[in-house]
Amino acid sequence: MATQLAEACPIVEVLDHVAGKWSIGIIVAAANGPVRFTELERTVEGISRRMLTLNLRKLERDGLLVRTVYPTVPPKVEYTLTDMARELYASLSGLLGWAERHRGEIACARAVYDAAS
Amino acid sequence: MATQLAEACPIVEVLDHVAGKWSIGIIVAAANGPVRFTELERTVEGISRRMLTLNLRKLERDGLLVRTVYPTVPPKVEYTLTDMARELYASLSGLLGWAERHRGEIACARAVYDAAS
DNA sequence: CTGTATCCTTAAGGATACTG
DNA sequence: CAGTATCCTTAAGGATACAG
Repeated sequence: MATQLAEACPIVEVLDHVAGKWSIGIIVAAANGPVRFTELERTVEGISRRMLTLNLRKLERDGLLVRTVYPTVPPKVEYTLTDMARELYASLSGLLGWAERHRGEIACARAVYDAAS
Repeated sequence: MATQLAEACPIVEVLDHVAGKWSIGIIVAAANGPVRFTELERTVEGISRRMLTLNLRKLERDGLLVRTVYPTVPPKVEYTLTDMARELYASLSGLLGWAERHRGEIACARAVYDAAS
């Protein structure tokens, strides 16, 4: 195992990278095997090409995504989750499940709150 | 159980509210019982008074936090997680654990990536 | 103590056009 | 196909001052 540099990377910063709207979308989209750029562009609802690129680079830099370039014409690039990211996906699934189960309740709470104000 | 209005509240929006840096910090800070405003201001690292207020309101509106005002002098306000939020906290804990376990690995990955560029 | 109000700065992100 | 580059708009957030 490598040096780890644990102090260099506070948890909040890690979460900030990983828990963002776009990051979650990308990780979920890549959970079932390698995905291509255009595929992500279509799958991750509402993301722009720019944001997709930026987030892919960020995730790759953090060691969550591996970028594989096939030198064909036209070019083909695949993004694959690393083991670390797969483990993350398990945690994210919990979060997603919670959101799914409670979205109705949340919508109600909002309606009540807004009505009271 | 109420009407649920499920369609009114897409999962990505729910996640956006709940997975933010400040929201996570507040929920974690409130996990061990009711907390007061100033307590949160000190506990949630780096949050400003303004951001704290805004996020508390948002979480309250979503039905994750209950705000209790004690009409004393000086005033005392306590924020308590709802059952729904407690369940969320369980999921967040998984995420936090992951971040804790992999922060070193992530720092390494970044160092490698940055060295290669 | 628990906020609100205002102003201001920075960063996130969209739109569009262009490239290997 | 898979991006990059540029410009521009909006939203997030900090600083400060004030109030119930």
